[in-house]
Amino acid sequence: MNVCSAKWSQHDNVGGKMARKTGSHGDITGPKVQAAALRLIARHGFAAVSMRQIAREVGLQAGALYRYTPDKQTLLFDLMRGHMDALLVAREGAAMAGTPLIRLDEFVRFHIRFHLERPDAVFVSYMELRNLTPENFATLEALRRVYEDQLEVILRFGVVAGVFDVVDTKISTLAIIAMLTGLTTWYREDGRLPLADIERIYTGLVHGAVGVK
Amino acid sequence: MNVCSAKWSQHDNVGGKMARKTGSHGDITGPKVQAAALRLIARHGFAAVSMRQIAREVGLQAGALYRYTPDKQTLLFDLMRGHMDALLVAREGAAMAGTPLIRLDEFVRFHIRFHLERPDAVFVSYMELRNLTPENFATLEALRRVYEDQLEVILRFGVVAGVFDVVDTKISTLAIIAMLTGLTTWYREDGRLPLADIERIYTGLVHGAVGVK
DNA sequence: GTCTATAAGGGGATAGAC
DNA sequence: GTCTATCCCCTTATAGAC
Repeated sequence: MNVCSAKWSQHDNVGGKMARKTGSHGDITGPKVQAAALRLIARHGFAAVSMRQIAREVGLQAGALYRYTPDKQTLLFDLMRGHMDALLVAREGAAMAGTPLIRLDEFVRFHIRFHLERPDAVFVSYMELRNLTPENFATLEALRRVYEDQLEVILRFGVVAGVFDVVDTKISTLAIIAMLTGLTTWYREDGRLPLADIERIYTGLVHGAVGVK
Repeated sequence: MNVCSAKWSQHDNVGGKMARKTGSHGDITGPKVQAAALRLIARHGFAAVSMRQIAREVGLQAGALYRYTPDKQTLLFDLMRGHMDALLVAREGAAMAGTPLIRLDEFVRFHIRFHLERPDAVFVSYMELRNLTPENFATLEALRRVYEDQLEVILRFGVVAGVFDVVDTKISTLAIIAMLTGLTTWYREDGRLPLADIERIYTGLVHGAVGVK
């Protein structure tokens, strides 16, 4: 499965219409628009952020944003899909070998680090699902499901290998992911414990939850 | 600590100005406004819902809403504080006696049931924190902290009694609450498993996470 | 690629009649 | 307690100059 997506959802930039011209800034302005939108939406919410605010943050007038997105809805969707794409691409490097316990620990560490490195994208991806059109929502749900299934496969592997004690792998998968993602709501870099300690504690909680023998 | 709050945050209804008059509907319209606002905000988000939409849902004109709230921000805050008040009031009936394991299981069952019975209030209370003024946010954080501390007390009790194996009671508290609350994002009444089974599974996950001996 | 200007409409909140 | 009417500002998105 190719998890990568086109730049626009409904408005593909075919041909060379946006090719670089002397004095153009499109190839740097585009990412700046996305970054500003992500930051503002994470802080204030999609509906509360106006195109004018995003434009001001980038140093543009509002009308110029429509060179970079066909509309506000697509801007949100592209941010969220970009996050899920990045998540699944990053998982492509995950070991498909090793014991269930090794693969479980790798998943836990991966999930924690990936999410803590992108607090704004995580926030937006969890909070703004209700602001998507039904089609866009379904697309993201499918991507999220692909990710969840990777953990469930590990749990089932551990169960058949006799090293995990899990009553329901689907529920345990959702419960573990919710537990790990919750870390993003309270973690602070200058908090009481270093990240390595927190990772160890969460790994231990997960070991207990799946009944590591 | 008295966890109950006044009807308004900043705009108390002192005296008898709103006493019942012939033909008045205030004592029934008020709750209807709150219910409509909660429902709409849960579905679309605070910023996306207009006072006109809320009024239409109740069968009023927009101006009439201002008999029931001084402004939109206070309406949101009152919904969220009402939820936390109800949570803490409901916990007043919780057993302060019993073994750590009994009290832990009672907390897990309570949390699951209370949250599943109020999906809209749970959603709003977790998603709209960023739309509160700093003062209102601080108030809610304090109430949430009181609730979390009840679980942490149980975990510490189990540790000193030698029946739980918890490395860090604060982190375990937050992790367990995140895990349990996550249930509200996927639970459906007509789902694969009856609630009693789901409760048993989550209770087992929590037992593992706290290292029940 | 970015600007200015504008269309067409919705927003929160208030005033004062009834 | 509810209505109508209104103030004033903000919204998304487009048109067309440069």
